[in-house]
Amino acid sequence: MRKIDLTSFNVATSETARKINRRILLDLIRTRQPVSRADLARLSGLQRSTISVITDQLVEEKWVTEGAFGHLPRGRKPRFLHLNVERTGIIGINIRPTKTTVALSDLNARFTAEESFSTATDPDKFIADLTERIVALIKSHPQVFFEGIGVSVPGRVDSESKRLVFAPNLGWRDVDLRSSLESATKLPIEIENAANACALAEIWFEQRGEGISDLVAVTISEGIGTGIIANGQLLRGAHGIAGEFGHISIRENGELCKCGNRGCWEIYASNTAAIRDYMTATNGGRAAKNNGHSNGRQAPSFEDILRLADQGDGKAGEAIERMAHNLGVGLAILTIGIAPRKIVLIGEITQAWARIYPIISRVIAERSPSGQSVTQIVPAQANERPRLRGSVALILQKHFGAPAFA
Amino acid sequence: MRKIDLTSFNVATSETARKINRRILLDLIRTRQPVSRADLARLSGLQRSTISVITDQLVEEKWVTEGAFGHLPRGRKPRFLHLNVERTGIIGINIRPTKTTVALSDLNARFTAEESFSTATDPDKFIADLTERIVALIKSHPQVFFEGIGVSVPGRVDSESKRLVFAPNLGWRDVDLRSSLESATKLPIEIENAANACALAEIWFEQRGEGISDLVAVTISEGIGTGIIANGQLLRGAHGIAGEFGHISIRENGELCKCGNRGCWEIYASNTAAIRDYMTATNGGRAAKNNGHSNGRQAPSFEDILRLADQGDGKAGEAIERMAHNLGVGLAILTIGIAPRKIVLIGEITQAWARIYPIISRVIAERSPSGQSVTQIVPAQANERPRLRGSVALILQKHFGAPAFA
DNA sequence: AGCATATAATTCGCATCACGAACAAACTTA
DNA sequence: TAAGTTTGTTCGTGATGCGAATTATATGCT
Repeated sequence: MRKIDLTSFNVATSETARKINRRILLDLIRTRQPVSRADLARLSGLQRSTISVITDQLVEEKWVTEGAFGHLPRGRKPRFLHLNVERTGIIGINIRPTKTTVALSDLNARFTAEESFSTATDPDKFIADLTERIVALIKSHPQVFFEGIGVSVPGRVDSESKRLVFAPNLGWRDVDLRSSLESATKLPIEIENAANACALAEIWFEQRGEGISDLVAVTISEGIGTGIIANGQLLRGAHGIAGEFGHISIRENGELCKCGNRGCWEIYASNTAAIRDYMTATNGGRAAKNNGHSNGRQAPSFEDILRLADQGDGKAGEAIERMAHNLGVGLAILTIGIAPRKIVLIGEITQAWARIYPIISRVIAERSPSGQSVTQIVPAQANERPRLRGSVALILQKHFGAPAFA
Repeated sequence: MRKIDLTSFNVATSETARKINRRILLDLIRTRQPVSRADLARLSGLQRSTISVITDQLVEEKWVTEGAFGHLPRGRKPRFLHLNVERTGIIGINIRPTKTTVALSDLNARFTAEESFSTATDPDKFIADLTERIVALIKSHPQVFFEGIGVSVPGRVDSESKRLVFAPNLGWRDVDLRSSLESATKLPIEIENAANACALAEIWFEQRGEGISDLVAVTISEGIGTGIIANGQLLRGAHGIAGEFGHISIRENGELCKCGNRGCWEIYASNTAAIRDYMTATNGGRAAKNNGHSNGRQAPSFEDILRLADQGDGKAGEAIERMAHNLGVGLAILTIGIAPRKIVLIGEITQAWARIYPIISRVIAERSPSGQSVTQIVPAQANERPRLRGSVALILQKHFGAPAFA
């Protein structure tokens, strides 16, 4: 039961019922397609007459198309309805410190075009690059009706002003990504933190509609990001800065983090942590304080460590396992405090799932009251590009999310 | 934007608009009373004609009463509308390990009757006691129309089955508090964890409608409980076991907690912690492992320690300050991870607010990225009986919460 | 007192919408 | 070909909010 926010609410008009039912049917068609009008009546509980009126409207607006006829043992054949995938293009953008990806997606988060370019260090230069690419992408697809542009960024986004407040790994502060794109394309722009985007992708594009409405997405790369879905919607917190669990302290007097806190989770459980750990182990601890090159020796990439561990390298394996342990420590906090039905891990580390899952699982079980956690820990399908799908979800939810009343 | 849960949704009918607008008006009347129909039209944006129809309905159903006439420099005098406080009684129950309180409240969480009795250790005996008291309370108020019974319990409640799963400080497991009360009174019963109840009380009975929809309530007594409100509703998590932040580990290899985890927040920041800390300090550490009596010496109550600290006792003051520090450590995790607009602290410790707030505040600031937290930390008004008010909110929200559609 | 003006609240015709019964369409089986 | 079955549409009804017109009730100016 939600409290009505009397500082910002919507009253119902005579069109409200239609808006609500329309969204429900659109969502049912999206997730259950192919589906007949009669099916929709059974699934929704609405009268068949009502279904007909609404679906006709959806067909007319080209959200839905009529497809083949179904086959039944008796009676008139049903006409299947499908989501009109061709109608709409959504541009998904994934900004990462090294490279940025621009992709064209349909409503099912299937990508039909994709290109990457290296992320310029100067925000203005970057914005110019990005705008150019997007304009070119739009021009080269004249038949597509574009719905909007979703952007996933590795940093904090102010949910009101829609500005990028701070992106530590890019070194950007208070960047307005939106205005330039908006004026160049005239399309709606949505910008969101990468972990939040991943969390959205997870509820909007889950495989078999499990109906999970409470989950946490944890992105593990240079740092750790968390995106929390509670009651089917993103937990944004004051000014949209919730979900910084990567910077909670798991060691009271641990190492100083660049955020100013000590012993942050991401100091011990990010890719960076594993690299530093491996360097320390193979170099007698001399390289511990250096992140990157040290004593003339080239620092390995995280992928290198994964590969080495896979090939049986003991030190690399230990680094991965220590990282898994520390991941578990933080995940235990999430399972105990938030108790989501599912936590999705996103990052290269999931390639070593068979190795890390038992460790994570044990650490969480040890720390959970009653020893058994209700939270399922799963890896994201890496080839599904969670961040890009999340940026698509940002636009998708504007058309498929629950309309806000009261 | 919320995703529609296709496993459980409500379609809109022709009455849906009315249900929505009715709730909005009822809430506006509750929070803005006294208020005229014309005021409601301005506040809601609905037509005055619509307002008239709905308010007439509310008056007829005795939710609202027409009161005095207002005074204006010009024009017809407005007729003020009030929430009909007399109409309804809500029974609030607060179960605590030592004593249980039964109270009769109106819709504004003002208590008109209240009595306490000691909590029986045997659940069956307790249920019998409680049922008897409630039946007597109802009998002695024949003129009141009872809306329901809200129960706040110091333990975990399964949100589906509505059973008390586990109450560590009572030693109860899987207790069905509901059935007996329901069959004896025929009233709706709602049961909720004490911290969750406090969080609800905070958003439903906040002083000056600040419109805060993200907050955390932290109850500090024998243990620590947390109740999280996200987007205006309780974060329940899988099986309603979210909000066990009291049992997250803040010291990696800390003391063993009875939950099975090590170094739990509540081990260091609960009243019990301060008592143990004080005993250790005044008894050369000999009493550290004993909670309660030790070496023939009577353990002080937490109130004793507060009083001693207030009187200038150094050891007691240090115990309080250490507790404040440890509270800050856990609160920092909440401010960083959840970033609520407000955290409300509930417990005897808030009596020493002037002493503890600077410490808590500093610890949080030290640990917050950018050094400044957006979260306001405030004490609950102790004389407002947050738990009881929360149990009233449990029933209140069924009538004043946002109706669920889509 | 009488009239202008202002504000509150109600009345009434209209458009939107879901409902549900009746009907039409389309298909299978005997 | 007739009966039965399922899909999908048509149409009249009731609930609802809108908005203009109207009524009710106040103050102030002439």
